[in-house]
Amino acid sequence: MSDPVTNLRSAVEGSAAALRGDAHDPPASSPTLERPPRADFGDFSTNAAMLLAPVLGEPPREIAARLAEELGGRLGEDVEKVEVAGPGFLNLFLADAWYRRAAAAMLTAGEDLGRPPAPEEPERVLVEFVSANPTGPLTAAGGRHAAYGDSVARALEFAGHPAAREYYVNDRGGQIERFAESLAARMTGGETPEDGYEGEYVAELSERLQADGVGPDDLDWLARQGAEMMRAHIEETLRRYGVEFDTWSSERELYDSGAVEQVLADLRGHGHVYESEGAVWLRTSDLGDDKDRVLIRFGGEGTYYLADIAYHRQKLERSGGRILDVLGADHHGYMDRLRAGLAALGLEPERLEFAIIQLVHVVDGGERAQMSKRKGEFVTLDELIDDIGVDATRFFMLQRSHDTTVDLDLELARRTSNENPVYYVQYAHARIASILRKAGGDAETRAAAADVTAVSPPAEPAERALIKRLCELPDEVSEAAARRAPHRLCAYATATAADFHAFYRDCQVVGAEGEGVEESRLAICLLTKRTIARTLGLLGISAPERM
RNA sequence: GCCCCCGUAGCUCAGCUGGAUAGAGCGCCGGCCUUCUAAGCCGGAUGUCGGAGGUUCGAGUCCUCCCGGGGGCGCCA
Repeated sequence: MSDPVTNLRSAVEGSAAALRGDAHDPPASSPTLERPPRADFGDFSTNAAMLLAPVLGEPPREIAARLAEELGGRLGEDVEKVEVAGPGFLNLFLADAWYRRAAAAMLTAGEDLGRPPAPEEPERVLVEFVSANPTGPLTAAGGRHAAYGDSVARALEFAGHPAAREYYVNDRGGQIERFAESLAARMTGGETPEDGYEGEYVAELSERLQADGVGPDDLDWLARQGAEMMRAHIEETLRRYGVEFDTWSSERELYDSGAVEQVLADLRGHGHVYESEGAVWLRTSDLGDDKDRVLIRFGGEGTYYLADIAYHRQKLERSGGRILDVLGADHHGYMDRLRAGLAALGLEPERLEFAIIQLVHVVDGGERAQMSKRKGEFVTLDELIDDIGVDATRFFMLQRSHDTTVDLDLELARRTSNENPVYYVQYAHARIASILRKAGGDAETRAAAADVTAVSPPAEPAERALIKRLCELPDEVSEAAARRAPHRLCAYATATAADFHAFYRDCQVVGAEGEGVEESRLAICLLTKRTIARTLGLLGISAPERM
């Protein structure tokens, strides 16, 4: 059965095309099919007539009147009336028949419920995120990056765009050396070096390393082993958090494989490289950056930037599509120079996309916790998970747009944990599970097989509102994926839960009166349960059967 | 000085790439459990959308400037 929302949309587009005729070009954008701001504006509204107005050179409301007639004819018994409103909107008032068919169509979707239509051109996206240095445990900020990148990848995959998750490990360079020196200092009882790392985890790690026979004398070996142990710990934290990476890329390997050397040679070949003050520079100021950048430091050591160009070239090759870098706000200055680096190689910088994640402030009892990885003062992701759980942590991190700062008040999250927005959504899911249990062991089977079109009494407003909400999931998934905006799914989950709670209030399910009503409502419950589980799943949040 | 993000209800934030009388959660006030989970529901109060111009049929949304908050501007990553 075809999807009723898609049918509606094509009816609107078809009517608009018919009215326009062949003599005019189509409007710049396709008409909206949206939820009107008020219930008495109908079930759906469209701006199609307003878009046609400049094309046809006629007043919007006149076009709307003709469009209403055309559309009414096309929709037949699905529509009760089409009204012209405001500056030229068309408000569609749909019949129960449309709602019942919409529910029936969703029932046949099974596990594909909410999946948007397959994209015409699937886009491979390699998402690199977290990539925190292996010099300490993940902090709360890492938790935001992890939740965001993972959820974007989940949305992309569900929308039909193959996504890969990648973590880039900076396992060499100055910070790793400071890290190794700090570990060695712990072992020998010496002073922590300037810009070194402190904190309990440094002591614990140095003990574990010594137990494994790694001593303070061979700093290079210590650096490798220390970084690897830390990396493994980060991986474990992420797994606990529900995030699994497809690939772990190593900066050190880029050197070992000769990829860094090769990229330097190629940059030289493209003629953007020069030497000055004993260092080797890339003339990025010719390519959109505000100043030139060092590739090889005074002393012969390659910079992080040089390896990063090699890394991004490799990612472009491996991705075969787009690459998405999820970076912290403090790295935003990195965008121009990275694009410039790729342009210097003759690659396409527009295949590189950035998501800049704003900061997370962990607040404890009104006071901001200091966050310094080097001093070992921070709230770790592990502590956060221990405190408020994976589900609440992910929801808190995801519910806000990535370009706004998150203030996470631990005390509040602990103290009022059952007022947490995530529980509101999970509760709706658990409530439905409870209804299905109450309806008997075969309730899900009955619901899935129900003929929801064979119902005689008219649908309750709450039923219609809920079904309409469920119909929106494919659009929400598409938007969340296309705009890299998983926070929309949090809002959608909350709205769906609210619509369900209203349905629950108004509509008795088990033992409902009327021909086919109980079966039909069981089916709506099942659809809502699947919708909530799917939405939470895209956020990496569990959907409990009981609470 | 330059670059990025933010400024919307008492608080924390949405606002579907320009649409109708700007929303949600928390908090506040008042109601609802002998009926499928009250972690729920219903009703109520609160807004110069930071400010000033501009673009057009229409601006919280786009452009310019200003104010305020945060972050960055390294031969660290």
